[in-house]
Amino acid sequence: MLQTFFMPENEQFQYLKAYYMHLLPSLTEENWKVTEQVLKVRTFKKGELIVKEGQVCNNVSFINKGLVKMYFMVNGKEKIIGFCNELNYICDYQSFLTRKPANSYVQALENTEVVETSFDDLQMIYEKVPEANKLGRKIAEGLFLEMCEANHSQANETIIQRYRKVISDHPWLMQRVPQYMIASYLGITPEALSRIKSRVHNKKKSLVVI
Amino acid sequence: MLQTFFMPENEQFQYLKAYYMHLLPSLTEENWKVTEQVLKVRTFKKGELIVKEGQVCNNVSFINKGLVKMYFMVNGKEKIIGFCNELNYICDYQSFLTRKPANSYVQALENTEVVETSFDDLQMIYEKVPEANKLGRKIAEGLFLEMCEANHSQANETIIQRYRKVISDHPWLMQRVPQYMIASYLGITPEALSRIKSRVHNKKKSLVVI
DNA sequence: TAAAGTTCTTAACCCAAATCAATATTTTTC
DNA sequence: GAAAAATATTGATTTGGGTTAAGAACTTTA
Repeated sequence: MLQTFFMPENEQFQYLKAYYMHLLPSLTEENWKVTEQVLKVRTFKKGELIVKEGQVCNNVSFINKGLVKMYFMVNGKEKIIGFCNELNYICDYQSFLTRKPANSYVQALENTEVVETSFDDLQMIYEKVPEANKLGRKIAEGLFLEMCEANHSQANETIIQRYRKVISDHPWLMQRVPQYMIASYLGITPEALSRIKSRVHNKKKSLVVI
Repeated sequence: MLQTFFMPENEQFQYLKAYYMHLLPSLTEENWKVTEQVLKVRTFKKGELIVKEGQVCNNVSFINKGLVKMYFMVNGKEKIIGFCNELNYICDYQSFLTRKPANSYVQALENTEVVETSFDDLQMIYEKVPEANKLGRKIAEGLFLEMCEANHSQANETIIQRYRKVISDHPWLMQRVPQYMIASYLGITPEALSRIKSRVHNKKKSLVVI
């Protein structure tokens, strides 16, 4: 009964609402209603681009279902900077926040359903719903912390350590994306990752033998 | 006359106030007064540690005068992650936001004067002054954008490009810190930076000759 | 200004990953 | 289920930065 009361009108918004409530338990039903007004559901087929270099990124998109990759084009090659699956936000925040053309791409790796909020609507919410600023602050702080982690890992860990972390932190990644994309994400060539894997694997075998 | 009206009581807070007003033009005198209550001026001698690994970072410190380096200790060597001079914030935000022990150090490279706000005071301000959340959001967003830039540069530019960027973006750095620290910041050894410099230099010379 | 302490440069050698290239394996498509 | 496409592996060669070591050029201090 209680749960029904908290369910958003549109069932497709339930995950996003739960996410907001988690970050901001004081969020009122009334304020949620204001927010709900501006949400849009959108779907992307596998392979479709959600963010494109050169275009201003106008939405933050919360993934209900699916998987995307974020990448830059560097000398004609794609350099993957991250993957994003269910219950996470897709956005080129650099473009979104600065209102400048994106220099990244986001592409659906699977058919993907998202809940969008546009930049203008978000600013409207910040004005109408003061506590949204607190939510916005917490989301920005969270993004910053994530970026710190990534940076630290990139700079101070060996590639083997980072490879192990990837497969232990996101075991689903290995099932859902080809290895050469993980190589790109780690910042090495597919050949190098293949060699590292065989090194790691052989070391494990010899440990068992000894 | 107008300017006098806007001057904070304590002249040592003027830069910080200007910074706040820049990010949040709607900041009222009244709300500034609340903020001013909790500010503390503090000085560090060259060489002193402002943030120490293992201790929770309890303050954000706005630099009035001076220069600091931020670094990690990695296998007994320091890995510099950034420099910070006048009109910027010093903080291990990871530690500050998560309330966990810092894994970074911040050390004064020159005698340094800062204006501090403690974590608890900041939370108090967020409660008492709702618009502070907007300021906090903007600061967090700004930090995130900076981190994006750094990350992108680290991942997608050659060391020569990054070296050139450092000297063109922060020419004062070369005057104020020794080259081996810049090497550490770029993520290479002092020897490698020395070689790169001579490479860059020789290329320039030969261009002139041709 | 001499001596000591820092910082910077150069050289020789080493190693991990990039590149280039060929082949093997898996997945998709018809 | 065969052919085509995509992905993964392995080998040979190159390359850029690490390491070690020595000496040169600056700074500081007395």
